[in-house]
Amino acid sequence: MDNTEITIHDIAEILGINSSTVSRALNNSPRVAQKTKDKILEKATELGYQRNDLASNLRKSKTFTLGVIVPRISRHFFASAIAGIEETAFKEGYNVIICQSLESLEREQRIINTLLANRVDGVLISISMETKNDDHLFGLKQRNIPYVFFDRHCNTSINSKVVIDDFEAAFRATEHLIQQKSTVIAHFSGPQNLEIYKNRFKGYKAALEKYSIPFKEELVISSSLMEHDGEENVKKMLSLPYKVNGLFCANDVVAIGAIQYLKKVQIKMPDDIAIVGFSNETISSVIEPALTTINQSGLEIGTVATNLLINKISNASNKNIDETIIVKTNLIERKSSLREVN
Amino acid sequence: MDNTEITIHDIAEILGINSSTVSRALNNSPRVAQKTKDKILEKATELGYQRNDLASNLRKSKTFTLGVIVPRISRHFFASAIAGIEETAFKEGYNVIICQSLESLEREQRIINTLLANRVDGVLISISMETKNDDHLFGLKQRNIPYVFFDRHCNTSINSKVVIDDFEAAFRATEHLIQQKSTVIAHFSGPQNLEIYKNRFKGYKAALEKYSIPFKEELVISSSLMEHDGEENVKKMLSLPYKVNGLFCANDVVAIGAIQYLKKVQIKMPDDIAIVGFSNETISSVIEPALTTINQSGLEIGTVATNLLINKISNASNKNIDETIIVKTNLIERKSSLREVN
DNA sequence: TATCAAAATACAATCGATTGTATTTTGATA
DNA sequence: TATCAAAATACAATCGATTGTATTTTGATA
Repeated sequence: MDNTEITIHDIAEILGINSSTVSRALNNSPRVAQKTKDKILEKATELGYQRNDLASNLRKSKTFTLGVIVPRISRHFFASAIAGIEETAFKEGYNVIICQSLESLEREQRIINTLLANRVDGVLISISMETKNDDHLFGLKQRNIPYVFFDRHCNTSINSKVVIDDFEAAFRATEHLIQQKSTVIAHFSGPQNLEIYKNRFKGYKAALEKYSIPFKEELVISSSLMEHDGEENVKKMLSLPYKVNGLFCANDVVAIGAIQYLKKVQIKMPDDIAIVGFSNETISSVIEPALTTINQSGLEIGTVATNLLINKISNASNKNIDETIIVKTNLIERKSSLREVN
Repeated sequence: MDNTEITIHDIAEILGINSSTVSRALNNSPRVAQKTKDKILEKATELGYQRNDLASNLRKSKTFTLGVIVPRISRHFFASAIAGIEETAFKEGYNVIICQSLESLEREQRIINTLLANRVDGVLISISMETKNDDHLFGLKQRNIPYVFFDRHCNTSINSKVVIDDFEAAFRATEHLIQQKSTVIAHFSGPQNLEIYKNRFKGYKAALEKYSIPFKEELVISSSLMEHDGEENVKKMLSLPYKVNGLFCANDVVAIGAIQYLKKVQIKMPDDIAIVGFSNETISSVIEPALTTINQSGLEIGTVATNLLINKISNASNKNIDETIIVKTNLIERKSSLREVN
């Protein structure tokens, strides 16, 4: 209840020794005799001493803190990624400051400033839908603070990142639809300033090309990929003069919105239309029909990204090496796309 | 690229004024002339000055940082709560350090120590399944650092907390099953050292009593409420010499596990057995049959808890007042429990 | 222009820990 | 017991910002 924090100086005074020795003893330095260490440790425990990391960090100019910026914590993929980040960081003795951009560039900029003021040792970032380039990361570059993109990244300059091969995964997803006898395949796409959605679109297009299916501009419907966009997109799609029988969605959320609306209007899946999503949200295995999707482990991406970042922080020589790590994905085939014909 | 951080001393030297004036100018103190402020601000911007919050916080012994401890970030309820916490904290100028106990008391203790060392201004905590009391929060009490429980709390001493009325919600859930003509009602319960599960069990029991349905010990099956527990629990339940036709689950996750196994063994819901869960996970509206459940807004609980905590931090007079805020819940009726008879 | 209160700025200590260097202590050896 | 290297400890500066007090500057007034 007393307001006075116990400091190394208090311990030093009580024991009649110098605070530098107390500091070294508490950090288990070989420069302090074991007998003295014991004495100091005992007194520290007795007084309930708790090091002030602010002072320590200031002196060492090292905070053992990582900044994390995600669009939205409550999205399952990001929550998993954060879980992986926190666990890995904790294991290595790092704390984690979590911030959400809520898809706003302006908020992302403010967050960067806060993280700079807090002198984080490194930053993990998955950019907002509004972010077009990495100009706002200038402060990090200037101060030589390492940062690593994960999942959503910028392609406007070379940076370290942990991503999946969106092109390849989208290609495989679309190819799967074709193998399931889909002949007219629509694509619900995301904001094209984000690399990941651009690449998913390219993968879709490439698969059509490989199988000589004509690409139709109108069959690509862009949105923010929210659940309610699913219904809107399906309405647009049904109004087109095509008999669409395959649908590749750039994420599961919009796919689930689509499935629910298609059920309402009595269109049969997979017979009338086969559907593939992207991300393997928890819901996707539970919805009926269960959604075929690309499995992308947030936990693994978070873990790998954190290890990469901590490696950059610890090894000055790795600081300026830009590395891209591609985390494996796989297609999970479920009822939404598996036709009897097979 | 230069290693030298710009400090107020650098700015002071360049402009030939004292660093205290620079500090006051940057903090917009009335003690500095506007002309001088302009000069200093311009130079600060030019040099890309960024205040060192470590030094500032050390001097002010105030960090504008909140510690948050949850069992697991990737659980939807906690992810939503964190989203609410982060958003509210950010609005009030606080940072948030997020930690997960992974249901381990030992980890929870270590986290508390880290948060103490980082001199957080306050702590929000939802305890692990292993935590039986609040002994490990002693360091917080000793240093007079305010903390607020949310959702999972201790009842071993008086504390501030933001919770729902688990008893009342469980009562309503069970009552609903009874109104839907369930006569033999099982309960999948959670660890009884957690108040929330204890109260959900009590609510279940009280509802049976009110409607004169005999309470049977064997119909209460406890577990950690994971998805795979759902299957295990159902197997146990089916082996009992009762024809169970109603099931109240202490959370949605175990309910979903149960539903999936019941579908597999061809038991009809809600006709053979009506089911109610607890928490309203995202999955629950999507599974078939859609799960009737208690809606509990993580976002709201997180927001309310953060406001309560910041209020304690800011108003010394509120620091020692223990307050319990009860956030409203509601029963969402879906197909898993709605019988034709109605 | 001298005076003086108010305004503006400078000085210096401080937050608590760390760390390079200086000094003291220890204990083996002659 | 005197000597001396090694071991142990003390001294003092430092990280960068804040803040109470002292000093200087400003500008209105006589």
